[in-house]
Amino acid sequence: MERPVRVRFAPSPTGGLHLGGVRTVLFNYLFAKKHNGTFVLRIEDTDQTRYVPGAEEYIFECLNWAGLEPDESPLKPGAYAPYRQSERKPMYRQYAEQLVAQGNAYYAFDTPEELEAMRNALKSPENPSPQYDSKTRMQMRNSLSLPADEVQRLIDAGTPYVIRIKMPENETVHFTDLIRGEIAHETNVVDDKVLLKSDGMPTYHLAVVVDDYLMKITHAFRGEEWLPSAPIHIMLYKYLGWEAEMPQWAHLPLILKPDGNGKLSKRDGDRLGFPVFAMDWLDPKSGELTQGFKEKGFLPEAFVNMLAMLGWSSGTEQEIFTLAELEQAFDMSRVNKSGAKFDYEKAKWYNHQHILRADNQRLASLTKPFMEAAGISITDEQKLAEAIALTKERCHLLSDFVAQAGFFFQAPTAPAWELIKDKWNPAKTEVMQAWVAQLEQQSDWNAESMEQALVQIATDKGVKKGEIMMPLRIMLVGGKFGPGVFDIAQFIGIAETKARVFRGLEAMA
RNA sequence: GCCGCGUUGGUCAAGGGGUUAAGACGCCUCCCUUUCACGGAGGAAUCACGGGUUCGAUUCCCGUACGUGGUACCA
Repeated sequence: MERPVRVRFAPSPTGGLHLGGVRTVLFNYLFAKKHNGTFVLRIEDTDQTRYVPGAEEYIFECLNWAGLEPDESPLKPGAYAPYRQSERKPMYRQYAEQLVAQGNAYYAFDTPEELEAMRNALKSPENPSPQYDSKTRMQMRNSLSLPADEVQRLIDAGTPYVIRIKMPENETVHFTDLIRGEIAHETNVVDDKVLLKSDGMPTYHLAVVVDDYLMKITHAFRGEEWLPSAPIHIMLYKYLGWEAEMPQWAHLPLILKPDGNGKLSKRDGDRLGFPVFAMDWLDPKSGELTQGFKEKGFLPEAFVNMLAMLGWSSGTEQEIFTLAELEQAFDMSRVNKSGAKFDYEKAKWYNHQHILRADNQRLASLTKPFMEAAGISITDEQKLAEAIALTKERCHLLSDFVAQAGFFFQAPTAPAWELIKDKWNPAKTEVMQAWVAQLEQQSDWNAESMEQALVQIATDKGVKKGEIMMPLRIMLVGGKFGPGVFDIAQFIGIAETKARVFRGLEAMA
């Protein structure tokens, strides 16, 4: 293992980057950093029909936001360019042909209709999805079943064909997974997968193997959904004589939906009210917008922390990690084997924890767009940072600052008068008026002196402090929440305090 | 159907032959606070089931159940 560590992530630009995808990137990234290796990102765009314009750029934006930028990618090519499979198209065919020449693969001329017909003919309750495999391939039209001259004639005539791997019969493929240990598959239950499509593009199976080999990838981490096709990839390494350079595999557990069964999909997010994509994704084909964690008000470091803890744990009691700390602590063998249900409440808790730790100035610039989107204009970011310092402990999302700190900049739009109206009386009006009048007589008020003044006046007029606190809060804040009332009064200033109190008195009259 | 992988509280999880089976989120109670939150102190709640192996299994083995993934010229 003296080869330098090179790990790769290969997203397909078909739209959006969901939680599972980002977590795969994260684990690749962390592993690379931990071992002073290189994080390679290549684009898997062999499927022309599902390719979505803009999806590739979107992926890079997400990684940029999350701070997980690759060392080599289409944007930053390294020694093994190009990094897009569509641009590597000419490189794949020779390996497929080599396999045919060796007798490990073959040409297949079956049309989609013929394949469909075969599957329908063989379909039965016991075998709902018949395969193109050692049992059926001799009934199909391919270079194994057809005479050599016929094969040549078909090729010369330009008949479309694919190249399929010839899976051996009755062999057991073993390999070691970094997370799961020894894994075994029987080759006769794996079908003869297409390696090269009729348009000359490789399928994923050929492309991963060829690219990983050519790009000297040492570690290949991907989602658990790839486990069943691992034997195809292992056989390809064997056939091509690259076994010694085969990367070490790790199949990451799935992220499951919080309720019910199945893996998390973007539909669940819509249904349950939380994002599943890293950032907003506007599908140019459907025009559908899927909300992202960023726009929902997540801090990238919290997003990454939360994702890391979904399927991995350090073995210590530490749960809050910065990216740098994760790079140190990460260990692939501590990744869990079983799928984890996504818990949005816990995700928000992680964000809360990182908001508590984040710099107020930074939070201010990140929060400003949320304020302005809510119609609260922020002219002084410094002032916002101060408001954030006062309210951050009650915010889970950046968007929470709108409700929790908006009143520092704008009088509450719909104060909960009903909470105080029933218990209102003329004495309270007098106290408030006297207090405001006193505030106007001098200018050097602070929270403490304002409180003392109010308590004094209230006592003189026979009103208990407790009776006047909540009304004042409702007038200044609009509801039963927020920091100390007098801190708020000090923050918004005498003039604004007076205005809000008068407005309150009017409502009480 | 077949094949792969998995299964510790509601959720994330530590542990891994002898433990009072950590911790976190959420929930509940109390304290702090004349608001909300933060903070603090408590609480309820877990080893899927059945067989082995063993002096002893949550831990090892085998079944079963359940979950999940795959079974495409998609990745």
